[in-house]
Amino acid sequence: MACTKPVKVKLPDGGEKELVPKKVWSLSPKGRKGVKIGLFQDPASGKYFRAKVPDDYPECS
DNA sequence: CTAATTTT
DNA sequence: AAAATTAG
Repeated sequence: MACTKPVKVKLPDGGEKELVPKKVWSLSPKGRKGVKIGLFQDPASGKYFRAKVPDDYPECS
């Protein structure tokens, strides 16, 4: 499923913006809860970066 | 250190 | 191949 809702993320340049992740997946060690990680693209630089997304955010590609 | 993922 | 991501 495609990622739709924007997430408030800290940009690499320090700014804050609502971006739609390129991909979201769960990053969880065995036995621990872990976190959801989103892959985003910085609108300024075009560079990709990762950031935590809310635990209830659906996995998507 | 562990977890998955993908850009760099 | 390494970096980065979060938090227990």
